[in-house]
Amino acid sequence: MTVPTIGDVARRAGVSPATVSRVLNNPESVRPERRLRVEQAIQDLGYFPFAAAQSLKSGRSLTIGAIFPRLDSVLFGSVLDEMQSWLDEAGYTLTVMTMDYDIGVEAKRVQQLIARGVDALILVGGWHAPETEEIIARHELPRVNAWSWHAESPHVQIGFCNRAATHSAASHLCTLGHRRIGMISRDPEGNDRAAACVAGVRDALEEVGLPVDPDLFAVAGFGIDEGAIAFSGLMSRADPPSAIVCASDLFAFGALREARCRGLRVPDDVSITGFDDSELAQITAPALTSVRTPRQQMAARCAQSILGYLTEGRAMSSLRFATELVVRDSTAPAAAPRG
Amino acid sequence: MTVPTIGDVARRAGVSPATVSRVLNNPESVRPERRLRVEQAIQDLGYFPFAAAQSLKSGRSLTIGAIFPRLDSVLFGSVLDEMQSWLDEAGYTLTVMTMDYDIGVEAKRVQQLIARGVDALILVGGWHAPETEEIIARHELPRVNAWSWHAESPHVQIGFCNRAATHSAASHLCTLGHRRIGMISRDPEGNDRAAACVAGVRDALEEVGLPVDPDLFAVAGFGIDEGAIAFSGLMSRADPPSAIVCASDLFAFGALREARCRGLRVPDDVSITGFDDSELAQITAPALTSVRTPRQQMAARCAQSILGYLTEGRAMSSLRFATELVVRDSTAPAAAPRG
DNA sequence: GTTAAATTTGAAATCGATTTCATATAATAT
DNA sequence: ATATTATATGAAATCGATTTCAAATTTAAC
Repeated sequence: MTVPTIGDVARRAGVSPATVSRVLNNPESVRPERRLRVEQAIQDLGYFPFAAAQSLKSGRSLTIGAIFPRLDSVLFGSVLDEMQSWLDEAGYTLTVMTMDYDIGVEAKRVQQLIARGVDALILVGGWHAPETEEIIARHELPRVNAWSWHAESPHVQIGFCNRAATHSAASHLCTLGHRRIGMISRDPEGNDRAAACVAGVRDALEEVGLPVDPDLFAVAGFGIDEGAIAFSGLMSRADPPSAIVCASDLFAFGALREARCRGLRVPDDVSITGFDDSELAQITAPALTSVRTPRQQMAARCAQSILGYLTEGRAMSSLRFATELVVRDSTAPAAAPRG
Repeated sequence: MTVPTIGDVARRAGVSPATVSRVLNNPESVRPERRLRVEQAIQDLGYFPFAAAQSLKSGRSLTIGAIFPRLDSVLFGSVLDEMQSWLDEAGYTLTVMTMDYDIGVEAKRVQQLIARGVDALILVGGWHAPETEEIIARHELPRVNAWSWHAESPHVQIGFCNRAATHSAASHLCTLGHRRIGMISRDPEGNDRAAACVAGVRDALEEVGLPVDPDLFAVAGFGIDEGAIAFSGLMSRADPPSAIVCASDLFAFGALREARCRGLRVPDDVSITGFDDSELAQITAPALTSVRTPRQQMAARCAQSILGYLTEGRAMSSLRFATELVVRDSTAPAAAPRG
């Protein structure tokens, strides 16, 4: 009932540990007859190598670290599944941590992951704490910034332009004749995606000469409930917006719920757009107009890029995906101004 | 630009590596003056210990392994976040893997996690491959089966009775006068939760003397689309059910979507119940009647139980949570039979 | 059949941190 | 001040796998 080591296998097969190691890592270098003996012993004992020892000796862990804001969102989950499946084939494993939109926590996570010997890092977004950059650089760890894309970034980034994404949603609303457009986004503090999302809406407003009213830009934390609260705040104003761009489908769901509570009809009384085009966007009533983001492709490319680098030494390169506004039933032309 | 080891710290502080190790693990055993010197050196170099080496020497990794069916579901994500936050405080870390409802894959994952030296395991459900049980036993690894509860299980289980859960949903429908009740569940093969869910519905039907028609028990894989397809199959029958119990909110969402496509009104034409009471259940139209499962509590207790064992040697014990049917607008009395 | 070249093999060093055990230092008692 | 006890410290062994290097074996060449 004890756990076998490579020495146990060696003893049972009547060879040295070195030979067992060779059978495991470079089978052709062992004469077939002995190789079979060793393989049999491995079978018999149910031996498999202890990763910590391998990692210590080789400096590699066959593990990739990923740090996501949270996991309780359909977004990140499907991305993880996709990454895992790619890494799997190459024998790599994903270790996932969360940072709850706090780049200070992220810095701590990065250290934990590096301490655990990950071979590469996947981070979300382009803004990270100085300590984070420092420690990654010092350990010369390959890393990808996912989920966003900035022209001037010095890092490998595989994502999309969040600014263009919300721009398309806001422009759509402008085209529909809306003149007071609100927004619900996350706190842009330390969150480049949120900042870009806000900028995108602002861009769209300025483009058509609409005033940018800071009061119409609400900030919410995370999830449906916070979205509902933010929506409530916006609609309780004396001059509520006729349309709201949400920087997350969850915010939009919360807005839809709150609208129903308040007896507001969507899209007749207020238009709402989401962000991410999660599967649920088709289910709500009305079905949600949302910006589709290339989550699966992003995940796949992140994994492939890192694997290409780790296994074949191929240089990693940035990649910019497009987003697409999927128009459904939660947006409609602005009601004709009264009088 | 090189990574400092404990030896580097020792050299800089003018002490032996043993002393540095003591400062890190048992500071009181080092005289204050030297301790300060060492701490300064650690600061200066930005040193932190390499987990693989620690793990190799100590046999512990401060890591807990969890294997979930998938991550692209709101269910598991929120559970992970909750577990993480508990483990964090004790310095433990969660390593998450997925097995896509395949207990063969699960066995492989268990080996990967054990190879990586996890100190404990969290599995979902009560049915696992023989190899899985064998390897866990051999490594004498503490483990919890989450998400289900069986009277006869020899293992620590922190979950709820899936059978009672769907029973409550089906009974609710019976009480509303439904006499042809269908079900959409996952494949019960190797999935005790699915099997229990099916059994729960069957129980409820038999209790009120309704026939159990195997044709009304549809099996779906995962997600909204598969739920929609299964619903479609059931409703295309010559004698479609007037109510459907879904073993997952996602299936129910798919059913809602498909119902809308087909011009079926919910709940007037067909009643639908979900499972898990995800946050989205309140958002759909109609809002979904669903069985609330104690995900947060389960997660918290799993983490606490394992930590109690690992850090204080407290025995782990099983825990059975209750579920609760949350009735909303997707269920209504059966239409009076014509004629 | 002997020698040279190529291939296999094992002994031992190594990775970085921890821990035992013996020694050195400090604190206490006389 | 000296003897005794308690405490602090470092040298060296250790964890399990990999890898270098030299020795042993096999194969090829003559």
